[in-house]
Amino acid sequence: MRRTKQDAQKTYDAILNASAALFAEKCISNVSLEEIAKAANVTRGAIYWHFKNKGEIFNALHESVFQPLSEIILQDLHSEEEAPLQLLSNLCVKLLLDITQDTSKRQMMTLFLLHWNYTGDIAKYKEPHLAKKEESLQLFAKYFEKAKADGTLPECADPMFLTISVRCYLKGIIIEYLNNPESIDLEKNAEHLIVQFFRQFNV
Amino acid sequence: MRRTKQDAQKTYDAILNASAALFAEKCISNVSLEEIAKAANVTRGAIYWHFKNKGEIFNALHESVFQPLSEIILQDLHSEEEAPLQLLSNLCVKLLLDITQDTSKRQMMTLFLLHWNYTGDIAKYKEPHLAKKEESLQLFAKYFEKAKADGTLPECADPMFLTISVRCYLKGIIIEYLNNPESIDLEKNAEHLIVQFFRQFNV
DNA sequence: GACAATATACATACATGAATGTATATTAAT
DNA sequence: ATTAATATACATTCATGTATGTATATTGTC
Repeated sequence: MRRTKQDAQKTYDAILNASAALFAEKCISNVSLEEIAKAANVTRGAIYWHFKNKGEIFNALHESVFQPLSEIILQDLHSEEEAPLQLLSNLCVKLLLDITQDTSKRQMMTLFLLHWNYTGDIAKYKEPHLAKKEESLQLFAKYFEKAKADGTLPECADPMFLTISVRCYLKGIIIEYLNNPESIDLEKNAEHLIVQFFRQFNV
Repeated sequence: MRRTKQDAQKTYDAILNASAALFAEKCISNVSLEEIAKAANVTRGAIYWHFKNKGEIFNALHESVFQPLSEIILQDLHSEEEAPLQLLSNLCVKLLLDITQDTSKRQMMTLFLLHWNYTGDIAKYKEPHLAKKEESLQLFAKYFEKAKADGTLPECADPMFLTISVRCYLKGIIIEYLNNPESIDLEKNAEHLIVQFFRQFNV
């Protein structure tokens, strides 16, 4: 039953996709490799050929996610057209809307914001994953630094503090939505939620 | 080896405490009853005597937590002394500081905000627990309703919308802190974070 | 107030099932 | 022919739940 390389890639992707959906739904430790195999239409043998164990699947998923966001931010930061806080506000709204519209992104968010928990076999990924997070946090801060530099924010403003504040708010909204989609009509309210929040900066 | 009733109560409490710590640390499904038993200095026999299974322990923990908060809020709402938004702001700060200072409260927050996941045996608790949450959300909204009634907020303000906004922000801060305590010096910044946020309402 | 009778509060032992990892078999590309 | 890409079979571990054992509080009875 040996497949061609493209077929192998397909089963690799199928395993990742199935894992993402199941991990997001049930948390990593409640998903067995047998379940993943079934959902991906393969056997556990195939999984063990492509991945060392469940932890490695999890890690592969993580890597596939954290690149794209950083790229958007870096693009934004090079733009000289719009005010930085306006760009940040837009980015936040975009992130929220993305989650409502893109199943796969929603799954990833659910997995990495809600259902992760680094214990047992996957404990060793905690530090590298946290490091990646920290990196993207630093990028967020740049919006505020730019805003401060161009006088939009007062001298006393602390970019890192404001970054944390925005980040918490955004995270809180996303988590609330993921936990209980009906409680926020995010598609409708995303913009309002963000704009209202940015009022504290007089944007 | 039969113990007196008070002794039995002690082991009951010990099981709950041990469970809280372990659940908060490792997520429910990664904790075995054997582990809980060891941490509580009993055997699994004792656990099965007091609880039907792990899910019932989880549920007992939930019940022990959600009463106290509602009581604080209800007290606040009866107070006529201070402005409602000021009271709400104070409550938020208090909640944040509590978490930094009280280990047991921190554990509970970690469990119910971060490490819950209602799958498998504990799936059946999802709805009742969500209902309790909804209940407390309604209480939060009352602060804004009062503020609107006394003219602090403009006519167009939507209390439920603002409630959700505050709730998300608060949740986001707590989750960020629980995930990574060093990233926020919450003890120092709690008040500032909240006050800054409430500026959007001109408080 | 003494003394069974019984229910209580556990501990221990066992039976079962599920998940993991590995070893081996299979098949088809290259 | 060889090896890459799977499937299958098996061995082991671990957690759960239950059944059973046991000692001691507690309760009713005289």
